[in-house]
This record gives sequence, C-alpha cells and structure tokens, in this order.
Amino acid sequence: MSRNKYPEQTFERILGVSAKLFIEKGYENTSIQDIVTELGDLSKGAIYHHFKSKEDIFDAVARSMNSNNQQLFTEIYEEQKLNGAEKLQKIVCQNIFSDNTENIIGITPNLFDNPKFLAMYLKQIKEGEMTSYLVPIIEEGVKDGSIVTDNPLELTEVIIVLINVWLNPLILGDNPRKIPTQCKIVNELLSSYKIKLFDDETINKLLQYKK
Amino acid sequence: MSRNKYPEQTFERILGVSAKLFIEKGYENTSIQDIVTELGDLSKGAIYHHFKSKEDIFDAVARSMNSNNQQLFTEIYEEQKLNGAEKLQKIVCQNIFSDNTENIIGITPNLFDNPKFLAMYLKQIKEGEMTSYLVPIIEEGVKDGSIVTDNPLELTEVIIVLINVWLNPLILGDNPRKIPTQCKIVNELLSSYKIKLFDDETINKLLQYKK
DNA sequence: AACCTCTTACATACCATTGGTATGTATAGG
DNA sequence: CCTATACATACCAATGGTATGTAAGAGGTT
Repeated sequence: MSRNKYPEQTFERILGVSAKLFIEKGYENTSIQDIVTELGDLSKGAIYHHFKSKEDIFDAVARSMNSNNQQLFTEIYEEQKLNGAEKLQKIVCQNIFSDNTENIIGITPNLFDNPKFLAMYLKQIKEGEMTSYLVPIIEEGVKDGSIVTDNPLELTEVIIVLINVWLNPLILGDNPRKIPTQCKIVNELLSSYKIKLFDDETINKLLQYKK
Repeated sequence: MSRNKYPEQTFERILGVSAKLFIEKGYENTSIQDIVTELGDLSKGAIYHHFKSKEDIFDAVARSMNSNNQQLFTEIYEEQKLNGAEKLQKIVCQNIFSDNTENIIGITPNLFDNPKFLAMYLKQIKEGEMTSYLVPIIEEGVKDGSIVTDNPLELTEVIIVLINVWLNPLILGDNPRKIPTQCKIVNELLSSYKIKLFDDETINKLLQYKK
C-alpha cells in the first residue's frame, strides 16, 4: 500500500490490530510480524514509522483503553438530583468494572497468562485516575450526610480494590456463584459508612459475567 | 567447569542467580546469556540440561519462593493457647506480607516494571494457598466466639486482598505515611466481625517499609 | 498548467540478540 | 570398562529494531 492521505487512519489501524492481538495472544506472544500479517497490506516499516517500539504500541493501546473509561465516569458525575451515596451506587451499578473489561473477559482466557495486561490494569488502578473521580463523590456524600467517614480517600481506595480486584473476574474474582455472597460482604463491610453498593438488580447483572 | 558431583548444587545455583536477575532486571530483560554470564563458570548447555526452558526456570523460582512462605504459616497455626482472633492478628503482625516480600522491596523499583513477577504474586493469591491456611483460623475464631461471621471464606479473601494488595507496597500500597490511616480503616472495616488486625506496634513495624 | 522541492508515509534489506536444539565430550559410579 | 549423565560447543530460526530507499502529495514559483 502506498502513501495514505490520512496517516492517522493507518495509526489507528495498527493500534486496533495490535490491541486485538495483544489481548488474544498476549503481548509477549505477539510479534511485530504477526501485526504486519494481520494488517495485511502494511509493512514493518509502516509500523516503525508510527511507533518507536513494540512497547510504544502497547503504551498507546493502554492509553486508548484508559481514555475510553474516563468518559463513562464524567456522565454520572454531573447528575445533580442524586446525593453522594446514590451517585456512588449508580457508578458502581451502571459501570461495574469498566467498559472494556467486558470485551476482554470474553477473549482472553485469563489475565495471568497475559502479565503485561495485568500489570497495565493494576497500574491504572494504582495511578488513581479512577480514585480521583470517586473521591469527590464520596466527599459530596459526606457533605450531604449520605456517607459517614473521616477518610474519603482511603475509603475510595478500599471500594476500588474490593470491586476492581477482588470481585473482578479478570483478576481475583473467579467463581460466579460466589458473587452474591461477595456483594453481601461488601455491603456489610461498608454499612458502617452508610454505603450500600449493591442492590439485587446489580447482583444479578454481575452474575452474567460467567467465565 | 566440568561435571559436578552434586548436580542439585548446580540446579540451586542456577535458580538463585536467575531469581536474583529476574527480580533485579525483570524477567523479560534477563536473557539466558545474562544468567550464564552471572554464573561465571557454567554454559548455556548446563542451564538447558537442568531446565527445559526459560519459563521453566521462572516457574521453579516461583515455586521456591512460595514454599518459603508456607513454613511461616504452619508455625503460628499450631499454637494452642491463642483463640482464633488472636491467631489471626498474630499471623498478620508477625508475618506481614511475606518472607520474601521484604527482599523484593529493596531490590526491584516496582513490580509494574516486572509484569511477570506481579502476575506470579497475584496468581499465588488467587490460587488460594494462603486462603486455605487462614480459613480454618477464622472458623476456629467463629467457634470460640472471638470472630463473628457467616462467611469465613469470603472474609478471609477480603482480609488478604486488603493486606496483600491494598497495603502491600509491591502492589497498590505506595505512600508509607498513609499506612496508619489505612490500618485504621482496615480495623474499622473488620470491627463488625470483632476482628482487630492492627495494634500500634504492628503499624510502626509497617512504617519501616519505606519506598 | 507545468515544473520543482521538500516533507513524509511507507517499503525493503539488513543486523544483533534471543530462546532453543543438536551434538559432542568427559567424568562419576557401578 | 561401560553406561548414564552433567555439562560444553556449535548452530538455528525468529525476533525487535535500524538504515536506507522510494514515491506520493502539498505547496510554491513561473
């Protein structure tokens, strides 16, 4: 394929194909040649024109996935009629785990065979973007009296680690039959802060992530 | 070096050097040649005589580290004079994180640059060996009345995820100054089960894992 | 419109390193 | 002396990455 008038299209194509292969086969097991072959009409030179290394492609994939997530948060964030505790619950219910978690679940057998992705996932949790979205909501809840805590930050972190690590089928969550019990425990744990994260409807929704 | 009378020594040497390099430089950035060079007096042939692949070396390293941990648990496990809640607290206090967590902390900048290790770490958590040690203790606590819960398994998992993921400086734990607050939160969270994991002494001990 | 020029979006050819294997060799133990 | 084994050596295909080549397009000049 000769020169493309809109090189960003080529960039996006490489990104998409790479993301697919990285998820399907794992980062380590995907070679540049695999990406070239899957693209079909491009060469290695094209890839190394748009990206400086394989690692760089992965970083771009990671950024791309992360930016998808951000949007979802901001929507609920703006809703006025809810109090803090309600917003928190709605975020958890509507947006359990994240957008592309669902996509990944179906494709990759489990993230432990894909350490690079696992690390990325946890790194994004650690870097606290999600935290920075939730903390203001908790603080709002504290102000309006719907949540009781002296430590909004740490409470947020606990909620994230429970949901996005313990419950998450991509990480520690394994057996879908345990989910109702786990949700009950989370509710128990957070009850002293007046937070009830899971209603029955959400629990049913969660049950659909069978593995 | 010609034939060694005790080949298991050679095996252990390869294991040790590999573990060191894997932790220091990361699995991906450690080549077989690096291991050969670090060993000094052995060849690639020696390595591939004792191990069938690089992955196999890593697995052996992982098993070796994991078996170190198991011993520590069993000791406290046997102590008779303590009730369940006390045993639980003692395990957490004495054996916070694990044996080689301390070793790794000083060496590796952070586990996210070492995805293979991170995955191993979490996989061991997921596989639940630690859980299987703790559940009987919780159950003992339920029997002797020192712990109150209907779900010993899930409660155990929550404790493990809080301590070994959230608090763990190798994973999500980052800022040592936050540790006292985090411990306080853990105590809060578990208070309805009558569990108090951290006393002041333990918190001070934890503060020493500066990064 | 024709010509020139410079940037850039790729393609091709090549390289060093890597994980792994096939084969060779010498030593310990029976 | 013989065999199994603990290594060493020589080699291989695949990989990530680079150096170089090439042609299409945009923009300016006449």
